[in-house]
Amino acid sequence: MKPTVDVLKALADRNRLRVVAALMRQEELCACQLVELLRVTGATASRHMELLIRAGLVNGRKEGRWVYYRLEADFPELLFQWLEGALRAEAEIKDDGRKLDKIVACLPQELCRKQRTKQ
Amino acid sequence: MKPTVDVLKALADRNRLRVVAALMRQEELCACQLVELLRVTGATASRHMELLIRAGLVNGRKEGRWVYYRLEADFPELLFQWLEGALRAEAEIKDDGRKLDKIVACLPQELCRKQRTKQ
DNA sequence: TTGACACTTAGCTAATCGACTAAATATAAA
DNA sequence: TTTATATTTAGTCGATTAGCTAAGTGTCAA
Repeated sequence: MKPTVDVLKALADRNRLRVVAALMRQEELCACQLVELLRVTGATASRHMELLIRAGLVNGRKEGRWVYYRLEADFPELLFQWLEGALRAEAEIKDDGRKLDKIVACLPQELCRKQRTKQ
Repeated sequence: MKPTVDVLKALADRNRLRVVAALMRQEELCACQLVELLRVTGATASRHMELLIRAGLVNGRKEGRWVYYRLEADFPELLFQWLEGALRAEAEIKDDGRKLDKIVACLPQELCRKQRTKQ
């Protein structure tokens, strides 16, 4: 685990916190699903994910053209539990939960095509 | 409790994390003791403390010319426990522990005078 | 093997942040 | 009441950061 302050910096951003919340709910998500959730460019999402990975909180697994992210197996248990409680009270995270259900209902291929064709 | 991201932002700074670690060890510290610990100007320390207060993590009690800080009674328990473990591994925090013992051995009055006369 | 495409890297910009100094505020002591 | 002093506020500066666009990299499919 990286130094405490790096872990906290990685979490101290609205969008990265949304990603962590999504991965607490969903187990595994691919980059294009995160782009859809956050509504940022792929480049921006990629930079956020690299920060979470370097803090030791998330890992990314490349599979063909896609990259799949999940929380690290050794994500700190107590931090996880605190986040679970704290984020349950956040309206935006609850909205994301609903949004996420729709996103995972699409296969990544379709989702990426959807992003491509329109926005 | 303030939104989760504000709490995380408040903690995601080396010096503010040192302050929280000190208050986990010490219960109550006055502003001049924090200035001595962090080796920053009083103005800088004051701004850091305001951030921690606004995140709901710390409270400040004014007594005469001095201000005494302590962790909020409802500091999130799980977050506290995670910090306890994570910070135990940090060399700088351990150094601060020793430094803090010396600082609290002085009365605030003497400490402030000491800061004034030299550095 | 060429083209499409998912993601990353590089480079830019505007905003935020942590540090400082100087001035203001508030309290205690002379 | 004046002066000293502990802290806060205001203002400035350099560094960091989150976002973007554009270019680069690696993989799959035609």
